[in-house]
Amino acid sequence: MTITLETTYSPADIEQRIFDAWMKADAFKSLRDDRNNADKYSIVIPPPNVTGSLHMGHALNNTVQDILCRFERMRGKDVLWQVGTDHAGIATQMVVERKLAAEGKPTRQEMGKEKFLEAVWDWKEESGGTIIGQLKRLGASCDWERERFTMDEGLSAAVRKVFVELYNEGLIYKDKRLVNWDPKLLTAISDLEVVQIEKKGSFKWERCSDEEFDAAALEKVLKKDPHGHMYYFDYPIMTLDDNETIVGYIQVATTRPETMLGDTGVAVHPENEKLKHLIGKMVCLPLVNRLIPIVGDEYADPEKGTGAVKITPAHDFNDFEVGKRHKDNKVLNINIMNKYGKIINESDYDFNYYSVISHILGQDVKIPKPFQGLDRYAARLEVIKQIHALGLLAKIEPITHTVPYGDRSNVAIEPFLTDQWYVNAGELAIEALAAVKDGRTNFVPKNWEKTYFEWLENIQPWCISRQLWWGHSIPARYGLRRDDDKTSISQYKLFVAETDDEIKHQVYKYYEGKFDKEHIDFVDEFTFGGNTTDERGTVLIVGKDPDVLDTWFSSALWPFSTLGWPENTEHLQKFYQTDVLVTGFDIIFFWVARMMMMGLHFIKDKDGKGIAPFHTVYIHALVRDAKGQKMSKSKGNVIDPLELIDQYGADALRFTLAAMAAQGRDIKLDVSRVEGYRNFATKLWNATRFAQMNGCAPVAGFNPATVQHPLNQWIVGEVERASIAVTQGITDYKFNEAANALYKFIWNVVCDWHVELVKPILSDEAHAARAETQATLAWVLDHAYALLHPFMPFLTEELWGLTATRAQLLTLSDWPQLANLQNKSVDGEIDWLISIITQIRTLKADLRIEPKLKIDLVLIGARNTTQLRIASHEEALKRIGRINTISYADALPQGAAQFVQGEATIAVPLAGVIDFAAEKIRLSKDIEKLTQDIIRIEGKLNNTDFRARAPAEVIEEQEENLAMNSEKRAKLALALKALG
RNA sequence: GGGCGCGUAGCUCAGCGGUAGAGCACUGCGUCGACAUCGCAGUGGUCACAGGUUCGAUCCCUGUCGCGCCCACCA
Repeated sequence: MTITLETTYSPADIEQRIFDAWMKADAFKSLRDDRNNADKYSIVIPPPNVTGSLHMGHALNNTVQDILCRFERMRGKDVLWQVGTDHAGIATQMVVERKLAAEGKPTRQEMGKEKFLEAVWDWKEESGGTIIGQLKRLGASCDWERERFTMDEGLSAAVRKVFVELYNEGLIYKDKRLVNWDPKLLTAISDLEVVQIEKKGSFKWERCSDEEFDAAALEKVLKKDPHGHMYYFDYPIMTLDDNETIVGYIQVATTRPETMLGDTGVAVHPENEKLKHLIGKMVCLPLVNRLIPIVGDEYADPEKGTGAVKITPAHDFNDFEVGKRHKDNKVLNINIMNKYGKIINESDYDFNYYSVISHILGQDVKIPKPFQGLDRYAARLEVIKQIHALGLLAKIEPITHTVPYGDRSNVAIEPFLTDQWYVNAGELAIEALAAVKDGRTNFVPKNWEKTYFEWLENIQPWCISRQLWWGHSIPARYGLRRDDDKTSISQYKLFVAETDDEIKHQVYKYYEGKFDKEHIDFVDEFTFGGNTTDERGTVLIVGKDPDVLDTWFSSALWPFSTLGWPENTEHLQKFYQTDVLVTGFDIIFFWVARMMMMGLHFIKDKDGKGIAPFHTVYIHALVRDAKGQKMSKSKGNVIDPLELIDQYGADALRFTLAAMAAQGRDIKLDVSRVEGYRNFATKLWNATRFAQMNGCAPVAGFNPATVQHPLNQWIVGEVERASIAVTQGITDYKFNEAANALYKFIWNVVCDWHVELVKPILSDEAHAARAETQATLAWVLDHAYALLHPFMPFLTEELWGLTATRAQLLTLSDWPQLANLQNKSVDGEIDWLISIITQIRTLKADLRIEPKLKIDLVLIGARNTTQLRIASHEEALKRIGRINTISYADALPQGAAQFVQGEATIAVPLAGVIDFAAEKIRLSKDIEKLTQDIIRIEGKLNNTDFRARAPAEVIEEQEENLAMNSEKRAKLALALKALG
C-alpha cells in the first residue's frame, strides 16, 4: 500500500476542496431524493446582520448548530438548516451613510429616500453578506440554495400579512404616548434597545456654605459629561388673590433641570405629614411664570429627594402616568423639545397644539425666548444659571445614577411624545408563556425559562415603528376624513392593507365611489391633505406611512417566513415546527420570545392550536476573552475566528468551542486550547498514517463481534463505549462531554494504547492475528472519523476519502450504532496489561534507569490467569516495556526492584544497575500512601452507622479496596524487607 | 430593589453524595521507523469561608465574603 499522507495535517490545503465536494454532492440539501421517507430535522439559523462579519459568538453558535445538523444527517434524517441574513435596519442604514460620507457623496437627506434605498441595495449586493462566505469557512452545513434575506419579496409579503392581520385583530394599533426617542438617529426605539449607563458627577455647591456659585466651573464639568448631578430648586408658592404674593417655597430635586420648562405640576404624597398641607396650592413655575398645581399623588415618595416631585408629563415616563391621573388638575403634557433634542422655538411650534393647551390652562405656555432653540444640555446649564440668578437654586449634589442611552447611537435617549405603532405584546405573550409552562417548548439549560417568564409576565407594548428608511414599510395609508365621519378625534382616516390595490379598494369604498381608483394617488409622506386636480379630474391624495418596522418584527417571523409562509409550501409542511433554536441568552427577549409569540399566533394545527416555532431552545454561553472580558472592538480584545481558522484550521476552532461549551458558564477563550486541539487533529492524522503504513484498510463485511485477538476484542468494545458517550453528549446538548469523550478515546485509548500494543502484530508479516488486526484498526479509525465528523468535519472527510474508495461522502454516511461489543473479561485483561506496562515505566523513571536498557522480569506468586495473560501479551509487553526475559520464581531474587501487579509481585533484578537506597525510598513512599488509604477505609468500615446505612455495593466496594490495598502493602513490605 | 450564575491545580475550565480531573504552563527523561503540532514519567489542590443535613459533603441546604451578568428604579 502506498502512503498518501504527509506527516502533518494542513487544514488550509484541504478545507476549500472538501467544502466544494460537499456542495457538488448536494450533501446539505433538504428534501434529497434519498431521504424522502426519512424523519425531518430542522433548524433556522439566527440570521446574522447583513452588515456583519463572523465573530466568536457566531462561531460558537454555528458550530453548535452544525454539530447537531451533521449528527442528525448521519442518523439518516432529512435535515434542513435554513440560512439567511437580516436586513438590520439601523445598522445597515448607518453603514451605508458612513460609506457615502467617506466617498464624498451626498447625504441621505440630500439624495432622498428613493435614491438612498437604491444605494443600500447596491451596497447589499456588493458587500453585504460577507458573513455567508465566512460561515462556509467554518464548515456550516446549511442548505445554501435556500438562503433568505429578511427583505426578500416573500418574507416582506409575510411581514405585511402579519401586520395587517394583527391590525385587524386589534393587536397592532397606533398610539400617542411617550417613547424612547433617539435624538441622534431621529427615531423611536424599543425598550430593549435602551441601555442604562452609569454616570458619576463631581460638582458640588450649596447655597448656605459657598459664597459664590461658580458657573464657569459647572459649565466645564457639564461639557465633559452633562450627567451625574442632582439639582435642588425652590419653587415659590403663590397666593391666588390679586396680589399674587409669595407665601412660601417648595423644594424639588431633579437631574434634568431643562425639563422644568415643561413642568405642569408638583406632586407630594397625600400622607406626607410635612408637605400634605400644600396640596391644592399653586406654584409659580420660575422662569416661565406659569401657575402649576401642587397635587397629591402616591408616586411622590416622602423618603426620596425632597418629598416633592416636579412633574413633566411630556418628558418623563413616570410623570406621564402622574399627569394622566391629574388631568382634572390640569397637569397636562407640554412638549418642550423637538426631535433633535433641542428646546423648541417659534418655528417648531405646532400652533394648534399649543393654542389648545394655552386655552385650557388659560395661560401662555410659550417657552421663554432665552431658551428657545438651545440644545438640551445648553438649556440645562442656562436653566441652572437663571434659577440661581433668581436665588432659587438651593444646591447641587454629585450623584451616581444611570442614564438611558441608545445602544446604537450612544447618546442619551429622550422620552418623547409621539405617534407610534405598537404591538399588544401582553396579549401575544399569553400563549408564548403557556407554551413554555406546559412544556411544548423547553429551554436548555432550564433555568433560562425563569428569565423568559419574568420578561413576558411584565411585558410592555412593543413599539414597532422606526423613523428610518431602510426596512419594511408600514402598510398603512392616511386619507382625509369624510365630512360625515368626524366622530374620531384623529384628523385622518387610516387604511391598512397588504397591497396598494386593496388599499385603493378600501379608499374607494370609504368615499362611496366619489373617487375612481385611478384617481387616487399615494404620496410618500405622512399627509392627509385633501385632493388636487389634473387631467384626470379631481384626484384624491392619500399619504403613505413614512415609517418602517423594527428589524425584529421580521425576525420574529423567521421560522415560518423562510419556509414560504403564507404559501403552504412543501418546506413549511415538512419542516415547521423546527427542532431546536440555538442562540445566546442576550437575545431571548429581542428574538426568542417574539418568535414564540408570532409562531404560536400564526401557525396553527388542525385543531386551531398554535404551534410553537421550536420544541427546544438551546441557550449557549457568551464567548469572552481569556480574561473574561466581553469582546469588543473598542477594548481591542477581539479574537478573530477567521484568523484562528487560518492559523489552526476550522476543525480546531470548532472542537475548542464545543469542548468549552459547558452549560451555564461563559466561555473564556484561550488560544492555547485551540492549539491543543489542532494537535489533536494532527494526532488522528498520524494515527491514520500509521495504519496506512501497516496495511490497514477497511475490509468489506468486517464484523467486529467476531474478532479473536483480545486487543481487537477490547478496542471494538471501546469504540462502542465512545459511540454511546458521543451520541449521549450530543442528544443531551452536552457538547463538551461529547468532545471530551472523543478526545480521550482517540488519543488516550486508540493512539496511546491500541496502536502501541498492536505494533508487534502489525510489524510481523507472518503473525497469525495480523490480518484481523489490520481490518480492526481500519474499522476503528473509520468509526473515529464518523464520531468525530460533526465536530471536525473537514479532517474526517479528508481522511475518510484518503483511506479507501468510498461509496459515499462521510457526511452522508451512517452514524455508528453499536451494541454488544463490550467484554468485561477482555477489558480486565487489557487493563491489567496497561497497568503492568505503566508500572514498569514508572519504576524505570523513578530509579533513573536508562530508557534504552532492557530489563528482565521475574514473577513471584503469579497464578494461572496471570501466566496465561503474560503468554498472550508477551510480545507487546517486551516491546513496549523494553523487556528482555520474563520468568517465574518462588522467592524474591536478591538485588531487585519490585512492584505488585494483582496477586503477583514482579521483580526486576538490577544488581549493580540501580541505587537501592532510591528503591527503598520509592517503596516506602508507596507503602505510606497505601497505609493512608487503608486507615481511611478501615475507619469507614469500622463505623457501625456506615455498615448499617450505606448501600451494600458501597460497603462491598470498600471491602474490596481494603483487601486489595492490604495485600499490595504486604507484598511491598516484603519487597522492602528483601532489600535489607 | 428583583432575578440568574460563578469562586476546584500557576492559568483556563470540567466534574461530582462514596480515593479530586483535563488542556496549557512547569520539572525530569527521551528509547521501539504514525506523530517533536510527539512520547514517557512526575510536581502541583483544606474543592472561597462558616454552620447544617447525611453513615459519609467539593457536591445537597442555610448564611457570610468576593466576583460577574440580566431586569426594574433612580425626585
